[in-house]
Amino acid sequence: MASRQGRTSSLNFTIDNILNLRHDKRPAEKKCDFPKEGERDVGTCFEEEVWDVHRRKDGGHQETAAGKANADPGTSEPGLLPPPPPPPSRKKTRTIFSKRQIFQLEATFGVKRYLSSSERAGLARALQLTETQVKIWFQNRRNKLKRQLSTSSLDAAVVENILSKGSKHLQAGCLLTLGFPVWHQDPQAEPYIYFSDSAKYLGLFGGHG
Amino acid sequence: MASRQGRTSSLNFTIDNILNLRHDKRPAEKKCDFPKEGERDVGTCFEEEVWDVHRRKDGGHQETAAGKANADPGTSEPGLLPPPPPPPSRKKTRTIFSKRQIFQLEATFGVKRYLSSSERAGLARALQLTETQVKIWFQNRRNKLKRQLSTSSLDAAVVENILSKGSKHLQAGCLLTLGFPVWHQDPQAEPYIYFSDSAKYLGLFGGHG
DNA sequence: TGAAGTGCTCCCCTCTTGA
DNA sequence: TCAAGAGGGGAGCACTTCA
Repeated sequence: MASRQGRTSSLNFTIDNILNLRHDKRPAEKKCDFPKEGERDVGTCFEEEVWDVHRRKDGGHQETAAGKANADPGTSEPGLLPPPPPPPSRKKTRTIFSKRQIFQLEATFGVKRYLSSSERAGLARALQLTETQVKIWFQNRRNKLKRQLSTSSLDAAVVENILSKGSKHLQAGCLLTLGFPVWHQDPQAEPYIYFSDSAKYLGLFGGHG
Repeated sequence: MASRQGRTSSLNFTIDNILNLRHDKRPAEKKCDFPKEGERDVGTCFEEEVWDVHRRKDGGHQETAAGKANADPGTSEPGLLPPPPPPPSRKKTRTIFSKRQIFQLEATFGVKRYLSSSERAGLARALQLTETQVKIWFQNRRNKLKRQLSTSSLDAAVVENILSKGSKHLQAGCLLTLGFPVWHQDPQAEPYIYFSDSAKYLGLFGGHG
């Protein structure tokens, strides 16, 4: 059981890739290959391996398939309360994430385009969102970025790189875990703060501190 | 499109469309988490990332959802022919892999418990098996190992480690890609040979050469 | 605008089947 | 004995919906 999916995949090879690259990188899976071309071939890229042994299994997560994401559309901070029995008026309420949440999500996204399950869990806890919400947010954010990039005239390879955020290199070192809580109310929450390009949210927090 | 479906209507990004790549990239999930407990927590394990751009798409692979794996149970080398219209006598023939195939599969398994898509593709090509066959083989092999370990009295943590093969550490360095073909007939095949514990198959090939 | 819904693919796991 | 089938997850992607 341990691991769940390991999606490792990669791409590779010649034209194939170019022609079909699909990345599937699944998150967890490590994948040696880069999203792009088939630079390295199989058997050559074993730099790192990462299994993604998922293992979330039945853990005590708050999200479940059903009542996923439902963090109280409050104006400021959602979360905290598990989905109450869905009232009759099921109108598909649109959750509005707080600026703090968006900031951290954006900041994280600035460094990583995909989260491992543990990262997702930590971020969700830190932001008091369900893991599903974090997952969906990243999904939608990836789509948004891709859409934006599609309107640009960037080289396909560059786009690929941006979308994958250059794989491990940048990510390994830029994501910091501070030793103190920042913008958190919950002492149990993981202090998340990363360098990112989502500067537009930076101004929202005490300007210059 | 990802796959081919017909969704493509809107944007379409990069090459994807053109090529149709399907993205499913999972980024590699990499998951930092290990199968086991929550050893490392979020925000701490950002060692590497690997994307696995899949890309198998509908391309010219031999395996398809339906007639997956069907590599001709011939005694020696299967593959090469796409699943012909299933003859009436569908009796579920049990493919018997050749010793050479088993040897390389075992050798690879000795180093890695999971393969990235590129590794899988390369190994499949080298062994002239479909990627699905390689995938299933690893799946069954993992199960077998787990079964064997379950009958042992090893510590759970140790078992976990064995099952995951210690993640990247060992794997990164032990898997070798030789510069010359070994036990291959097909010059195009990838030369695969790894150090492994599957010594029982070693004697099958020219004893000592 | 963007969180969430829908539908589809893929991989993994567990258990089972049958040559 | 073991490749492969079948059922059940989880995750990703494209695309859509509607507060």
